[in-house]
Amino acid sequence: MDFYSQIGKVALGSRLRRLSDRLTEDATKIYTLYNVALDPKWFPVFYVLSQKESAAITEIAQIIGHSHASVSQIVKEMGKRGLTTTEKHSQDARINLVKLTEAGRQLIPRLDQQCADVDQAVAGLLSDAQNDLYNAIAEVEFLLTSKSFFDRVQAVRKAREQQAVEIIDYSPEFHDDFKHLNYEWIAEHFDVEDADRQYLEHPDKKILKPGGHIFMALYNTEVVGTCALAKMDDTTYELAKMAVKKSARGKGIGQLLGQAAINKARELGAERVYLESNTGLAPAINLYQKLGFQKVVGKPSPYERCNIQMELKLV
Amino acid sequence: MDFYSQIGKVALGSRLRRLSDRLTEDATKIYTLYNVALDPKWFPVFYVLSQKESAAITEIAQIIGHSHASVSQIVKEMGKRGLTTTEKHSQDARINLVKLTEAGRQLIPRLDQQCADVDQAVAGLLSDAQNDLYNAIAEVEFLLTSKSFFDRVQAVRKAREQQAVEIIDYSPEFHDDFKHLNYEWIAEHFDVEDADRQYLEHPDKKILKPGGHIFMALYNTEVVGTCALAKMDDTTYELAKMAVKKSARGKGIGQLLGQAAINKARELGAERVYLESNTGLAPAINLYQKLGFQKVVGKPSPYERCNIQMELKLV
DNA sequence: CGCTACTATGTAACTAGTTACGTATTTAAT
DNA sequence: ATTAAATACGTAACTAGTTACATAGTAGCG
Repeated sequence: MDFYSQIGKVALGSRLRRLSDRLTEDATKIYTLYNVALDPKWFPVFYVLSQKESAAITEIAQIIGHSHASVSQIVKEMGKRGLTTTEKHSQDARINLVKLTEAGRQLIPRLDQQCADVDQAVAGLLSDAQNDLYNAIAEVEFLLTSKSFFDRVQAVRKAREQQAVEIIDYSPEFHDDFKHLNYEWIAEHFDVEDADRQYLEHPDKKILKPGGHIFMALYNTEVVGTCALAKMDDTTYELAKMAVKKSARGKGIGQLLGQAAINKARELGAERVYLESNTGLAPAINLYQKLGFQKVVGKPSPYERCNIQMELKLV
Repeated sequence: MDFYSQIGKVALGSRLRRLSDRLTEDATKIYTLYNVALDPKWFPVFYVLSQKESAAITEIAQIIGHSHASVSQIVKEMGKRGLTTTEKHSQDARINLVKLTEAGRQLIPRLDQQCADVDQAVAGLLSDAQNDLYNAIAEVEFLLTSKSFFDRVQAVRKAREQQAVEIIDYSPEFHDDFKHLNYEWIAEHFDVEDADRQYLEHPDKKILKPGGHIFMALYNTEVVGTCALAKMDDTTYELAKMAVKKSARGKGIGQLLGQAAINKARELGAERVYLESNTGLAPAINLYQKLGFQKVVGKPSPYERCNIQMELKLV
């Protein structure tokens, strides 16, 4: 069995390249067949010049999707063979306008014929196949534009890691974890304030008793995050004390904690969930937005570090 | 509009490459994401070694479809990073057996995980598309194995050029062409024999009068080939005096002439067409075979140069 | 045994691009 | 008018491979 079919889809890139190589390998032979004294790699540049009369280096590069350096090199080679000439732009001395020479222009009809034949050969090849390679490529290119391959891999990874995460309810044996996770998190960015200590040292009295909840995130049985839902009034709960261990970030744990809290709030008949944060914490704000929170203005905060209030309406 | 969609199918190769580049570009980032200290280009070699315990350079090269030189270079680099060791084969001192070191082996699980995620990402990407890129590639690869792209282009070219060829009946104003084409052709390979002169100088008397036919091939109105069908008896005709101008060969003109003669023979009620040739003329023999002629043994030839007889049964 | 042909490998040089960098020129902002 | 930023370009150095070549070892054959 062929190596690339064995290792499967991982090698899609290499596989595409091999197919491409196979096609372009024949290109040289084809140019020889048609007696067109053109290096296959010149083709894109040549084609642009055959259409445009004259063009700047960068302009060509943009059209054919190569670097300007590559075009510069190709034009130099073509010039050496007498196919192109260059001259400075009359208004802008930076620009080097490239043109086909008469000798270059004379190649056009033969190349046209060759292209027509190649086009037909490709069309024949593709129509012999059941699956439409051409449109498949176009489609995949489009899909990659909307979401890069790297982003896709990252999403898969995150989804997989989220599966190893479990969100459970707080119980007293988690008090130490709850405290440390939060102290650590606060110390990372701010000073610990007095209000913090109140909540962290006495979650029972300050959060749970008044009707709130606390959630713990386990990653492979290790406690890696926490988040509290404190009751403000009968219809409003506050999302607070969210902290995820540094080593466990990027696995979407914050999102799972946040979602658990929101679900609980809804279950408790809340009409909205409120939170306070700091605009400097971009990932956090980003997470809140993903969860559906929107910026509101209003109530003063007991915390110095808070400069933004957000709210999620549940009804 | 994008350049590659503008120039259409001609750029299929480049387009594949661009897509491949786009995917492999992300590969480096992905390896970083997973903290696998592996150069993406090492992957195929690494993978083989993770499966095989130990392998020779050439063996690896064959499996992954690279040159041995490439593998040699990669193994050297991997060795420098402490991922591989090499040792001489105990029986064959030419062979350099490559193995993963313990450090190398330790990368396997992490790489496995990465591969699984990448695989899933690719699968997701492909399943988002309507057209099945993966199978399209496999199919096109298969099609290219049965007929290379170069051969396909050549076939298109030939078909196109055949369209510019017209086969017409002989008339006296073609006598000069008929003579010169044949003298030229014979002189190319053999000496002109007396029997040749008889036919070439007096086609009217020797070929047409006895019930034979002569065909002329025009390529863009220029006479470029000829072929005669001589009557041997009521049910047998001989295909002879086929000649195509050197500059016009490779366009399938011989085939068109031969087919015209065969069609005429059938029209005249012949039961078989016979011919004599020389086994040294590979392209000619090849053509006759394509037309359906098969080797027969029999009658002596009036020509010295003939060492093979062929026949096509029409009934 | 010695010769020839083949195999396995490493190294060097090449290819078709790329990125990085330096220079000249233009444009925009004080 | 000056100065900073941006643009256009060329050159050099790098990348991931390739082909070509040299070398050492093996195998077969007379």
